[in-house]
Amino acid sequence: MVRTPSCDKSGLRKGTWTPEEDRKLIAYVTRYGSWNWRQLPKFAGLARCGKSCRLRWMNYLRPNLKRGNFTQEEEACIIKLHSKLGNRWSAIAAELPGRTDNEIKNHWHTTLKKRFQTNEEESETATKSKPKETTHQISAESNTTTTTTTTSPLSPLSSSSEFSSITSWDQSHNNNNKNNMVLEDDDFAFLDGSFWTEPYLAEILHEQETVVTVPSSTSNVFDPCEISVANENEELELSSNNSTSSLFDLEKEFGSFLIEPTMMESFWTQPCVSESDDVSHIPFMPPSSEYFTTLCGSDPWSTPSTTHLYDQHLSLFH
DNA sequence: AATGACCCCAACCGCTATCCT
DNA sequence: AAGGATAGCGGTTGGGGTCAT
Repeated sequence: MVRTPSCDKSGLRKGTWTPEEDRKLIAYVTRYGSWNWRQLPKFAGLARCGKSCRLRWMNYLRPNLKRGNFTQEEEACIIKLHSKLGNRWSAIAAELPGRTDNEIKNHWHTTLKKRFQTNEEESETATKSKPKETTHQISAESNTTTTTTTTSPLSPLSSSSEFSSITSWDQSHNNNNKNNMVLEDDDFAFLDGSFWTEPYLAEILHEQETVVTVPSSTSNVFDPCEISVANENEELELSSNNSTSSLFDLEKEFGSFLIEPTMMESFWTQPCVSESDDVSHIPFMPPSSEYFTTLCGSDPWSTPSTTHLYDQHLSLFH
């Protein structure tokens, strides 16, 4: 299931993502957001095209993604939405928080579509053999076909008791009570949960801190044997005029974002410094509220909804 | 145990929509 | 208004995993 890594003509990597690449992408996007997917790989130190980075982030790395099997409820929802929307996977995915369009599309083509077709075939057979008006539907609760006999040509979806789970889902959806499907405060749990303690990011944070402690020591230069580079011959176009050798190595490994200030306010939107900015004076530790105020004119952490995030993020550095 | 067919899904490709200058 | 850049979408591919023979 894993594609063999290769390079295209321009030297950009293709194929399966390595843990190192994931680390770089996670570290960059969580700190600076997806401000420009095309430019992002350069800053993040990735030898990938922006499109590939976007896809990897959207379909695999971004927080709050559900992994694992689809629930019966989700399957029922997909079936219903597909009957209404067709192959508009992104629209369907929008109704299923935590699921990506790609994931839904794959699941449809590999599982649900077959089930659907099988049911239709059985439906046709049953229609031929029975004079009564009969409809067949996919049961959301099992991989079985359910037959309902009706005297009315009303929509089988709405009339079928087999779709009670859909109905309940709709109701809860409309009432903003989607249980684990609703985006609430807990959706930021990745900040202090497994997301931030993933080995990838945890290592990055640790390494960053190490370099900061004794920036001029050669012992703090990353060992290339320890950390693989996506493309060792790659010439990153990074401004490094003020970097010490160790900082430059760090920058080369992970991109210039590591010597730029941490700024979670820009989580999903904007970068906080441009490529040409001299950021050598900026501290490695998360800056204070005063620093944010100076930099952006306001303190993004002053609101109740974000202060706890800042505290949690700070704790990662200590 | 070997092998081939099929399954699953991450990733790619090409196209369109939208944004920006 | 035009044209380029970028984001997003949906179809398709490729290869490891699984299962049947």
